[in-house]
Amino acid sequence: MTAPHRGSRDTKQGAAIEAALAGTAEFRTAQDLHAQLRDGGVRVGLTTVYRHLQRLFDAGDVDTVRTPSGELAYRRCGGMAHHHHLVCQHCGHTVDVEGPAVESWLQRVAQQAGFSDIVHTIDIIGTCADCKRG
Amino acid sequence: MTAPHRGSRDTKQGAAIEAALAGTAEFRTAQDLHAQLRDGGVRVGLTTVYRHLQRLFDAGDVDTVRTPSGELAYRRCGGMAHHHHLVCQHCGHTVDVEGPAVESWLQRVAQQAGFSDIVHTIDIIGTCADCKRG
DNA sequence: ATGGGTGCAAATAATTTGCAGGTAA
DNA sequence: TTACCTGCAAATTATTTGCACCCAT
Repeated sequence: MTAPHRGSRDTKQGAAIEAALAGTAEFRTAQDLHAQLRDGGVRVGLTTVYRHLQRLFDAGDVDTVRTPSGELAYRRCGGMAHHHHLVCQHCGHTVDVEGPAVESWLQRVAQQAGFSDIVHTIDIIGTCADCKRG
Repeated sequence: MTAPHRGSRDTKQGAAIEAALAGTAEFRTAQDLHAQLRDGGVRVGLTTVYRHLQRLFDAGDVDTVRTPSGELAYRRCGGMAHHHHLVCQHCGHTVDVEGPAVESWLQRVAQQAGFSDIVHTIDIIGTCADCKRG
């Protein structure tokens, strides 16, 4: 049944937040999710929404991107491997991209420079086809 | 002489901000630029830095991206050939790396997704050989 | 002189944290 | 009962705006 997560209790709030995320494939902001839950009759605090999203992110269950206006948006991560995002700076439309080639390049240059314990971020921003046209 | 921009006066502050941007090919945050200018002896307010960056962006003279921590970073458009940095999180040691392979990969995935006017940032952070030993 | 430029301080806004009290196990 | 969870309110941080004053033209 409701088997939410190892190491965390099973609360209405947590279940509601995970359900809300499970219900869509889109990126949602914390504020957005909070408003939706409230409107749906779930009594939950904004703080709790932030905390659950943070926990889900740490557990690798959700991805995040920055919206053009600077907010952090979350989306459930269908167990997909590590990947990056192409973000349209005009409409915020995002496309997932995987880059085995890039990952191995990163490992190679890091190794050549004598670096270890590498972490990296790649931000790719541009104009999507729709916005180019419009 | 100092021919700054159509429609704007020629002030020390404006010139200093444009000079600071012209001096690097990297993305810089407003806070960052402000601190650098202050340290360099330029008396300028944070507000003014933000206003000039905004104006330069509106004029199409600079690009912007969001840093992972959510701040807006600005970079002058059309600069020299760029490169990325490997940064040691312990001692701050930095190594420049160029990646023709990565650049072309970026172009390819962007094109496949129908994106244009691509800009990107790649941050690579790890532990350098010296710190690994120590 | 005069209107745009400047910058301090206050206003926004997203997100985080302190803390008192609730609740799952 | 005992932690962990919740959520209000206050704190933080990046950015914007109000407004009185200054300076390039």
